[in-house]
Amino acid sequence: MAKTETRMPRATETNYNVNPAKVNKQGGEAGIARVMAPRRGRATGRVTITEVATAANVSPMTVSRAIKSPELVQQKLRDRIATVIKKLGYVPNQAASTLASSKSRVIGVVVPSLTNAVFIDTLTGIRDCLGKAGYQFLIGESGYCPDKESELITTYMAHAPDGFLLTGIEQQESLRVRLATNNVPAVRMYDLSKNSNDLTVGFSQKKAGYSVARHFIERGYKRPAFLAAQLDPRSMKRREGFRKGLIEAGLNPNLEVLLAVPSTIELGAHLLDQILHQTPNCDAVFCCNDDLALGVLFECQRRGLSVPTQMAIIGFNDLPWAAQANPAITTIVTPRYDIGYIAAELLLKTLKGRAIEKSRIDLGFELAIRGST
Amino acid sequence: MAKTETRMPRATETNYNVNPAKVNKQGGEAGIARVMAPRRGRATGRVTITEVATAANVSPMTVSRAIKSPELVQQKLRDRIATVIKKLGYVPNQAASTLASSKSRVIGVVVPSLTNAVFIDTLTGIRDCLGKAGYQFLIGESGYCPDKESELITTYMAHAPDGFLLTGIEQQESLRVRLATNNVPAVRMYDLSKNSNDLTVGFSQKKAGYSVARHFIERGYKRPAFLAAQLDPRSMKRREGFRKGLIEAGLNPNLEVLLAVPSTIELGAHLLDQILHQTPNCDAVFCCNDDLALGVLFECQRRGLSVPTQMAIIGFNDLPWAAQANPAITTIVTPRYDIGYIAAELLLKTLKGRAIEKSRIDLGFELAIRGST
DNA sequence: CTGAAAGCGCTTACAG
DNA sequence: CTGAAAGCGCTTACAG
Repeated sequence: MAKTETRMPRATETNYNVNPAKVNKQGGEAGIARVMAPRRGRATGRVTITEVATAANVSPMTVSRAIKSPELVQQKLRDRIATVIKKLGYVPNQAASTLASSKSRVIGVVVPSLTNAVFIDTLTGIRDCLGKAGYQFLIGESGYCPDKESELITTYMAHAPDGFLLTGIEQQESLRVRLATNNVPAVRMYDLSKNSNDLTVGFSQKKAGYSVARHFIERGYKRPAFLAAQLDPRSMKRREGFRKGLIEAGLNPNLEVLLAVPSTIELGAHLLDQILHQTPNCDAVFCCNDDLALGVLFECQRRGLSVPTQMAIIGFNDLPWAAQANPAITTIVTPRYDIGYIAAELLLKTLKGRAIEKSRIDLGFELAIRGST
Repeated sequence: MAKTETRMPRATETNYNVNPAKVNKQGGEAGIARVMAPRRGRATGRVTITEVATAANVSPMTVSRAIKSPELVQQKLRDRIATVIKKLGYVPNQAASTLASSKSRVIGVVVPSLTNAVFIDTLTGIRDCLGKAGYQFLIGESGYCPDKESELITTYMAHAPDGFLLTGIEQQESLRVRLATNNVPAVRMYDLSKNSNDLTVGFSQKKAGYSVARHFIERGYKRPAFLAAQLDPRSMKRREGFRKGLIEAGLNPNLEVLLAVPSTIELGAHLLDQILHQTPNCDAVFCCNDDLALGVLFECQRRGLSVPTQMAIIGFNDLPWAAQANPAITTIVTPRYDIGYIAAELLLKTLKGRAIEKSRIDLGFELAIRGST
């Protein structure tokens, strides 16, 4: 196709309007066209807004408006411009737009882990929401490390993000100051803040842990243990709630194995081994996530321990295998996708300067009771 | 801290050099400082290269060079500039840099699925490689749909990416033309192209399928079936190789259930159900990925089918559960992380204009033989 | 509703 | 090794 087109003169200060006839003779609506021109000077070779303007016989400003706020442009011009944009294959230069407007349409997102399916679902929610609004996002993985999180945010700052979506509410004070100073809003996910200046979307990690304890107690388990990896603040809050429940019921809250290493299925098997060493008559385990829970189940199978009669298991997050395993694993269902979607929504609302009714959005959780308890 | 600082005059055309003394009196190396100034005009409030230049008593160009190609700048100036950058907290404006240089330091990445752990590992490899080199990347999910892939690439084009990392080699011709036209290089992952103009990093999907067939045959299975979801081109190539192996050995290559829906653990159970319906005496299944394989294993457990004596299972990719399940699942180990890392490396090499020795990098695969066969 | 001018903060392409 | 000028392609802030 490109081969059959003819070259439009590149726009100059004088040829894109004032005398419409002048331009129409060279192309106008009938013959809008353009070949891949060799780069001239510093130009990139991409079609620019000025070229579109010339071809549509309007000013660049009108093209800009036709794209960003069409309601400000006459229908007739709008149509003409749309046709030209299509024919020339014009794609706005985001860098130029960002530089001129100080709005990048980029959001920085930081999650602790990319290999954890939990956060992938959240990213999907974020993408679905931001995508609709025409935003891009940069994804960073902090590896559950606050310093790494700060470092990522610093890097992203160069891209002048319009806002951030962060995980957890334990960010360093210096980071909060830096964001505030630069007037970059942030929404924090997966936990709820008591500070009404914070925008948070999540659920009560502590209550979730508490409800797990209640379920074990109601089913009559006597020595439930807590198994955790990574030991990030959210897992520790689950633990807190779990302990609270056990203590209230007069059970021993100190049966636990905590390892500050990444969570894997394999590690679940190891943690079960550890707790059985410590407490041979342990009859139930709360795993701070479903990876561990699956590993525990596999290890029970290998040891010939019947689940749930000899060992009950509760996981966290309801990852895909929880409902499919044998027996299916009781777990806390978390609103992972919604956390992402709604956090993104809240951020966009803030960016548009709209009033925020609720700065703290509790999406709750649910206990899915299945065969493992 | 900010409160104790004093305001540096904003740079103007005349105050950043020529007469060093003039500037030194106002700050210089001793008192470099800056408060959060109210925005003036269109400025963003962020520290600019010109402000750094003023404070360091050099021209903006020298600051630019000190950052991008320090070897071109005197050691003494370099040190002075580094100090100022640190004190003022200068972060280069990426949009301005991109606009001026037509280099964005952004790479567009498109994978079929974000919920598939396979591609997450690849993204991790990409990030590790690009991160070191100071590149950011935009991640898109095509949902295994070529149109969606093209659409994503169009969107990314607005950000003027320096290059693309794409999955598979089946991109639409129009897309290839568009990338070539805009002089944006792309490396394709997870498959190998015969065209030496293509840059590809992956392995032979067909050979992998073939090696699965060989393993079943060597173990004496008589009626191996192929179970697949999604039916993307790579799965279909595995199938091709698998069929080739069966045909060579005189076995029936037509035992298969193919469903063009997303792959899940749950679906694996369904596919096993289907194949047993079709071929009750089927004695082995090759699942086009490990999600399906785990679902098959779970379903075998529910049906009381002993694995591998009554049903052998081979998966694909060696996802974390394959080695942990009971029995552990035989699977094809794929170099997922390396594919990402090396594809990114190849792209960077191309961007730097370095000679490419090999346009097609075969990273191979491995069959991990475990209890399920 | 439309446009002319200026400017965003860098880097290119020269010049010395 | 360093700098002055011009320009990248948009949008802001005015003016009409």
